[in-house]
Formats: sequence, C-alpha cells, structure tokens
Amino acid sequence: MNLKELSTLLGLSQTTVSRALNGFPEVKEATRRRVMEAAALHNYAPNRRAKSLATGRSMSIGHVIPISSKHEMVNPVFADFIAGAGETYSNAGYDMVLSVVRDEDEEKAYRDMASKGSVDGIILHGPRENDPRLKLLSNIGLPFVVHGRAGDDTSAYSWLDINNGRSFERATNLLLDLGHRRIALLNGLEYMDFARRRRLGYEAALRTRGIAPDPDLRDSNEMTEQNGFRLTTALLAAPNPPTAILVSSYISAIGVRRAISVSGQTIGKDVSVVTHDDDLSYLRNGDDIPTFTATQSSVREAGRRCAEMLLELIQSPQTAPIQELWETKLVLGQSTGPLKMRA
Amino acid sequence: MNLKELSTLLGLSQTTVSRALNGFPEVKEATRRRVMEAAALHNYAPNRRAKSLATGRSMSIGHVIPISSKHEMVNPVFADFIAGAGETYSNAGYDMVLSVVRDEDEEKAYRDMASKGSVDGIILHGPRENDPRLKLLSNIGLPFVVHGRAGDDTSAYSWLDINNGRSFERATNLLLDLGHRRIALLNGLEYMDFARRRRLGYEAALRTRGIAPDPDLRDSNEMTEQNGFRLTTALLAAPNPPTAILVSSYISAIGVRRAISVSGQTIGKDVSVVTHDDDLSYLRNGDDIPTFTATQSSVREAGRRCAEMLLELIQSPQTAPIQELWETKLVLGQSTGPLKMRA
DNA sequence: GTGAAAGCGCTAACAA
DNA sequence: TTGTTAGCGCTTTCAC
Repeated sequence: MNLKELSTLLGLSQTTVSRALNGFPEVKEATRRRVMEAAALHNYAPNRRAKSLATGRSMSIGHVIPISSKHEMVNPVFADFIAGAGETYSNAGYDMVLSVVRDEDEEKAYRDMASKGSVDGIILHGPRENDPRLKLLSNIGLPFVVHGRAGDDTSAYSWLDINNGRSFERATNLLLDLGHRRIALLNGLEYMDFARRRRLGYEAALRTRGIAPDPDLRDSNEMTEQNGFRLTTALLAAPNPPTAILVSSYISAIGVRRAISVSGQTIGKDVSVVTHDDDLSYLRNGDDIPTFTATQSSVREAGRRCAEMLLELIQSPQTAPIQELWETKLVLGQSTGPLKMRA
Repeated sequence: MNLKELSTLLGLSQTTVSRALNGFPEVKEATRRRVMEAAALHNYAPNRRAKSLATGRSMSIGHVIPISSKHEMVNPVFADFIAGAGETYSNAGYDMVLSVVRDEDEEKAYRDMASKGSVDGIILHGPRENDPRLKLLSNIGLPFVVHGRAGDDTSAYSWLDINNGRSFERATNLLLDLGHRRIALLNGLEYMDFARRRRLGYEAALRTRGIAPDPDLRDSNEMTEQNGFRLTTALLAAPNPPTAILVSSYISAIGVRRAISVSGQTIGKDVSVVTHDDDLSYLRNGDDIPTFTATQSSVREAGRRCAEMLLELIQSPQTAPIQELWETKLVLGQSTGPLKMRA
C-alpha cells in the first residue's frame, strides 16, 4: 500500500492524505480522521526512501564501530550504549545505521555515510587523543556527537563523557588515605582518550603526595579478563608487589579477582582492588570490589543521552556544541573490608 | 556532488555516467576511466536514498534487537554477532539497520521495516519455541534468516544454529562417565529455544543411564554472573549438593567459579564444572573450566555466516531455505583436573 | 480545506 | 556506444 493507492481509495489527492498523516493544521478534522483510520486499517507506512528523498532528511543516525585490525575485540560496552541510543531513536522515529569497520576503513566509512546521504548525523565511538576523525567529521559537515573526548581541546564539538581523570584521582586518593603507597594501575590502551585521562588522574594524585609513579606498577592494555589475570599474576609475583590495584574495567577486574584468588591471597586483606564499572547488567559481580561508576548510572543511559544530544543538534544545527561531563560515584562493597591496608 | 553535476562536468549524460560507475559493459573503456577518475576526484558517491528508490532495493539489512520489558539485559553475544554480520555487509555494499525494541513493540518493528521499505531482509535474533515472529515474517514476505531455531518444525525457514541438544547431551555423558550422578544444570530462560534444547539434551543423557532428572538441580534464568553465583551458592549449601555443574553460559560460569571459590571449595576437586562458551574475546577466562564451544568458532563467525546466507536469499529468492547446524567441540582445561569426580 | 504539478537523485526502458 | 525519457513514492510550493 502506497500513498497513491491510499489516496485513490479515499477519493482524495495524495497531497491531502500526506498532509493529514503528517499533522498539517489546514486539514479538516473529519478528513484527517478518515485518513488516519484508513491508513491504520491498511497498515500503511510511508516509504522511507521516498520520504527521505523528498525531504532531504534520511531520518537515520550512523554509528561507526571500529574494530582494530590488530586485536579483534569488540568493545562490550557498545552493546549497552547502542541499546540506550536505539531506544531514543525509535521514540523519535529515527533509524540506526551501524557500520562495523576496521581502523583503516574508518575514514572511508564516514565519507561514504556523508556523500551517500544515508544518515543525518553520527555518533563517534572510542575517541583517541587528537583523533583525526574529528577534523574529518567537521569537514564533512554532518552533525555529530562524541561519546568521550579526544584530547585536550574539547571546545569545538559536542560530547558526553564521564570525568575519568577525577574518578581515578579520587580512587587513588582513597587508597593513599588508607596508607597504600604502592598502587598499581591496570589501564586500557592509552592512545584511547579515556585511558590517558585515567592515568593522568592517577599520577596527579600520587605526585600530590610526593610519590613518583612507578612504571612497573602500570600497564596499558586491552581490558580483557585475561589481561587482568595475567598482569595481576605478574604483579603479585614481583619482588615488591603492590598493596592495591586500580583497574580500568570491570571485565579486567574479574581477571584480577581470579588471579588474586589463584595466588591464595584475599581481596581486601592481602591486596585491595578498586575498579571502574560501566554498569553492564549481565556482569555485575559481587561486592568485594569497590567500584566507581558514573553518577548518572550506566553506559546505557549514556547512549540515550548522546542520542538525544545528536537529535537536538540535527533539529537546530546552528546551536553551540552540547557538552556534558558526568561525575562518578564510589560504590563500596559490603562483604569484605575491601580497602583495608594490609597490616 | 550529485550525478547531474558530475555528468554536466564531464559533458556526458547522467545515464552514461551511471552506467560507467555501475560497471555496465556497453560503456567505452576510455569513457569509463574518465568517469571513474572524475568521480574519485570529486568524492562522488551515489545518493543512497535515490538509488534505493529507483531500484526498489534498499541495500540494507535489518536486525531487531529485543529488550525484554521484564529484565532489561542486553544479550552480550549480540555485539560479537553484529560485528561479524557487519563485516559481511560492508564487503557486499550493504548497510545494517538496527532496531532496538521492547518485546511488545517487536511485531510493529518488523511490520514497519517491511512497509517502510527500509530493509531488504532481516536477521531474527533470540528465537523462542513456536515463535510467532516467524509467521509474521513469512507473511510480510521479506527474506529472513534466524540465528537459532524456533521449536521443532524447522523445515520452512532459513536458520543457522549450533547443536545445543547434542552439545549438552555429550557434556552430561562426559560427567556421567566420570561417575557423577548428581549433575546440576544452570540453564538460560527456557522459553528460548536454545535453552530448551539444552535441557532436553541434558535430560536425555540422564534418562539413558536411568537417572531421573532432579528438579532441584535445575534452574532456568537469565545468564548473568549474578545468577551463576547465586544459584551455585544455593546448590552447594543444599543438603545433597551436586558433584558437577553444567552451565549454559560462560558469563554465568564466572559467577559459578566465584561461588565455588567463596565457599572454600575447588573446581575440579570438590565440584566439577563444564560450560558452554560463546567465545567472546574479552571474556576468555582461565582453563580450569572445560568448555563446549561451536566447532566453527565464535558467535562472530556465526554473524558472518548468517549475513552471507541472507544475502544469498536476497539475491535468489526462490531457492530453498538455507540451514546449517554447527557441532560443538569440547575444550578441556589444563591447569586443574577439572572433571575428576570427588573421591 | 483541497488539489495539480514539480522535483528530490537516481535507474532503466527505449531510441538513436 | 551514448542519450532521452519516464518513473520510483513521497513532500511541497502554488493555485484554487
């Protein structure tokens, strides 16, 4: 059923039917009702492509999911983020177009989305420091929102981020206050902006107390369970092991816990652990490890909000960038004295 | 830059330029080269919507991701599946349209995708027993592929599944061969087809040995870490605890391991564990728990293959359904004697 | 309050 | 080998 068929069926012009369906005020109420009913009855929905072509808006949003050619891990937070964003989109009548690309094709993916006119806006995932994709997107002229930030000049674009630096500074301070002096940081890959910020926060806290960051206590890697396990095992076996471990991802923290358990030690007694938590619903996992999580809750919520921001930008393109920095809150465990300094 | 501009620029008709770009044989080689170069130079890419409208094919595939209104968990295997499928799509020049919907809106999502003409085919996720969505999709007339199966009549549609029944039957037999008699099953929600098949396989193995399945040793739930932990804790505390636990998801297995560790027992010594593994790269996790995983590797690979199957169906719609059943292989751990029966 | 007609950017008969 | 023309299904002036 298309517009033409529907309109001849009703004995009206396509114009009138279109206007009735799209809520134009000049249509007589009786007519509108008649049209609406017929549309519902025949399950009519306007053809997306035709509508797009006519209006110039595609009513869809692009997400480019980069998969590194080096390590084929798919960032597990994408799923929840996408779920949140998707909710917002469907409420607003937008579609979500996903493009999974290897690093080297990413630039092409953006260019194509723009020149093919398949999306009205883009969400940029996993920004790196001085990410070249920002310039690219600006040149392209498509509205976009970054989930995270890309380096220190954050003024010129729209973004939503959690306060990674402060979060890790606070976590480090907490451990310092408890008397810890050898605090390890298991971080994500530091060419990613969030990981860099976390390291800076950690180091700032140490330096404020006059402690020089020990490079042997820091690692930057993909945040998998295996890495959490492997690195913790190595740390614990070292001559001068840390008394506390700060972890950048809840997934790695699972490996950290496993390593500690395998080594015969106990979290909160022999070694303290604090981790960032993206609040993935399926992984929530005991309360023996204190976690920092975004105040506004999960990455799911971040997806929703990023989508809202983008739709706002699309609807009024000349506004200033929209930027939001979410603070984190500390969630303490209850089962063990998780942050106690070893006697 | 659009076709009209490009063609006037070249002093050719739109038709010729279009033909050159789309590889029609009748175009003179010299002309084609000239066109190609100009297109590359001006970064021309045909407008997707216009092309779709003209050809009647949207060159995109829909994935509907259901989020239950009861439990808001996003299935973490989606991410890897989508990554695999996305790869196939971009190689074939297709876009992927994601629609995240709550249960109650799912039917509408399919209808809309069809009537709006926004996709050429659909991948159906998370089929249930006698899933009503199958009939719906058949009526709609859009080609589709199911990741999994939906009940016992599997003849009429295209699907890709792993042999869940056999996998769990074999796992159960393995444990039985080692002398285990009280084997627990921590299963997924059994209105999901995969979980039902797993239970049937488990029960078949038990019955063959003349063991009546004990309802107290079986649970059907969302496969989260927390559930793995909670249920294992309860099982171990029961008067007549199991000597082995069969787990339906690697994520739950992490919770199972934690529960066993917290209870002061040891996997492979006090209680044996075998788990299914979807081979999510970031979760791979020790080798003290033997796993069953699909022979053809990961859910990522399944995504790729489902996408291929769907594209095949789209390109030649009158062919018979394409159906693939992947067997699983057992991967034994090395660190512990993981399947030993307690002395 | 309604309709006729042009046009969005492309493809595909049909002509030449 | 290239061009002319109609049309995909909708929105949107402009006229009535």
